[in-house]
Amino acid sequence: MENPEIARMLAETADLMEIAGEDPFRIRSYRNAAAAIENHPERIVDILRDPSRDVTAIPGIGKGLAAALREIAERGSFARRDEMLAKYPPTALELLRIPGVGPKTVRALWEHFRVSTIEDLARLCEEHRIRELRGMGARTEQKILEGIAHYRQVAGRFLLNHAAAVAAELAPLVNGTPAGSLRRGKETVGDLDILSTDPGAIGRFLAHPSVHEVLAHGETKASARFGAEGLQVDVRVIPPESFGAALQYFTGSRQHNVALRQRALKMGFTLNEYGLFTVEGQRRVAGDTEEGVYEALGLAWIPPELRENHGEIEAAERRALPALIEERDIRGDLHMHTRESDGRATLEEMAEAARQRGYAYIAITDHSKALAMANGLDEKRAVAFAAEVRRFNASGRGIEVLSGLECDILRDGRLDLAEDALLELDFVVASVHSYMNLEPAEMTARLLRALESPAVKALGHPTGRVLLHRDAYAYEFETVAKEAARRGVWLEINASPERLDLHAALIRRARELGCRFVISTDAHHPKHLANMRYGVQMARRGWLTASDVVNTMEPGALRAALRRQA
DNA sequence: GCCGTTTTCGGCCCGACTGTTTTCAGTCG
Repeated sequence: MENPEIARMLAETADLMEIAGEDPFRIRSYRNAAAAIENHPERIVDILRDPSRDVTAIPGIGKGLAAALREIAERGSFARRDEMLAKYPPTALELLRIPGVGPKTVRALWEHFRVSTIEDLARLCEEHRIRELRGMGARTEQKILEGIAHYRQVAGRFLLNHAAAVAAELAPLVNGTPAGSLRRGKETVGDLDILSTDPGAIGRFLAHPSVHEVLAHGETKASARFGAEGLQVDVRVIPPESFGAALQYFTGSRQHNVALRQRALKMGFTLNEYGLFTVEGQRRVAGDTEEGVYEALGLAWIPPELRENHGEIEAAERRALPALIEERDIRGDLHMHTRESDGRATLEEMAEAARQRGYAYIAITDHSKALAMANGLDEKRAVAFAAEVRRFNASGRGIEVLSGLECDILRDGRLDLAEDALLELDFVVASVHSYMNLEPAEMTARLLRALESPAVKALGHPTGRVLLHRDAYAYEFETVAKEAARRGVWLEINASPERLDLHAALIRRARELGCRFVISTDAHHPKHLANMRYGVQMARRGWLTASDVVNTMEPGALRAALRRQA
C-alpha cells in the first residue's frame, strides 16, 4: 500500500469521526498524521516492515496511530475506521464535498432521514423537507441546492497534477504518449488519452492493478477507470504511419481541429486521425509525425498549449508564433511557505530543495498575521525573519534567499502589516484570503488600494479561484491589471495545481495591458517546488515568452528590478 | 490522538459570516 492511500484512509476516518461529533483534537491528530504520511519521502509500509525503524519517529505519529498503521499494513483497514463505517455509509463522505454542507448537517441528515447520497439530499431540498431540521430554513434549502449544482458541474473532472501522475505511471508501461487536455496543459482534465504504437499496450494497461471498471476493450482501444479516484483512461494503439495524425487529432482542442480540417479542405486535403490525404485519390500526404501534418498544411508546428483556435493557426501560417517560455528558463521561485506559518519544512530545507532544482534564488513568503489559522507573522516576527535570512545568505549555501512575505490584503484594501516593516523585506506578494464575496466595485477598489503601497511587488493568486471548488471573486480585472502595469506590480501566475491562477485568457489580456508576471509555486513543502511545470504551462497557454516572466532573470537583474519597483 | 513537559496531564491557531435564531450553531478558511 502506498502512502497517499494510507493518508486518504486516515483523512476519511477523521471526516467520519467529525460527523459522529467526536473530540475535535483527536480528529485533528488523524488529519495531521494523514498530512505527515502523504508528504513522507519513504513508504510507510517499508518502515513498518523494518524492525530497526520506528514509525513514531515521524512527527504526528504516536503509539495509537502506529498501531493503526500496522493494522492497515496487515489487513487494509483499522478498527476505528471499521467502527465508523459501521455507523455511517461511505457515501456520507461525498456530502461533505458540497459547499455549505458540513459534518453536523451530514449527521442530522442521516439521523433524521437516513439520507447519505447527493441524489436523496437534492430531493429533500426540493420537497422542502430540510426545514424540518432545527436551525434550517428555506434559504438553507436553496443554498444546499446551489452547492449541489456546483458540485455536479465539477464532478468527473480532475486536477492537472492528478492526471499527470496517472500518465507518468501508465505511459511508460504502454510505451505511450499522453495526448488530450493533459498535453495542452488545461487546468482540469476530464479523461486521459494515451497513444501507443505498441500492439501489447492494451493488454499491459488492463493488467495494471489499479485499473478497474473496464468500459471498453477492443483491438485498438481500451477504456477503463484508474485508481480510487476513477479517472477515465483511454489507451489507443495506432499504426506507426498514422501516429502523428492521431497525436494531433487526440490532442485537440476540438475547436483547433475543426479549424485545421477546414483549412485542409480548402487546400484540397482531408484530415482525420489516420493522416492527411488528398481529396482526389485519397493519397497520403502526411501522418507519421505531427510536424509533418502541420507542415503539409503550410503551418509551423504549434505547441499543444496554444491549440485553442485563438489565433495560433494564423500565427503559425505567418511563422509568427511566440517563442514560449520553458521550464528551464526559470531561475527561482518567489512564493513559498515554511513552518514559520503553515508550511511543513524549514527555510533550510526549502532552500536546499530549490538549490537541487538548479535555482539561483528563492523568496520565502510566509503568511501575515491576519491569517491567524496559519500562524501568520506580525511586524516583529517579519523583521526578525528578515534578519534570519540575512544570516542564512551570509553562510553561503549556494542559493540566494530573499526575505519575503505573503501579506494579506484586508477588507478595505489596507495591508495587514505596517509599511515600514514591509519595506524591510526584499519581496512582498499581496494576496486576498478573506471577504471574497464583496461587491465587484468594492473588490476592485480594495485591490487598487493594495497596489498603492510601494512595498507590494506582486499580486498573489490574482483571481482567488480554487479549481473544482471555488470560482474567482468578482472584480474589474482590466482596471486592476492596468494599474498593476502602471505601477510595475507583477501579477502572479500561481502554479499550485489547485489554483493555476491566473488562467490563460487573463494572462494574455494582462500582457496586452503591459503587465509582467512572476510564476510561483506557493509551495508548502519541498516537493511542491516541482509544481513549477504547471505554472509554466499556464504561462505558455497565455502566450508568454521568457522575457514576460521576471523569475527568468538572473539574480542581479532581479535585485535591480525589485529596487526599481520601490 | 499527539506532544512536552513545570514529564503521565493539560493544551492543542481562531475570527467572521450566514441563516437561523432571540442568543447561537454551523461552516469556512
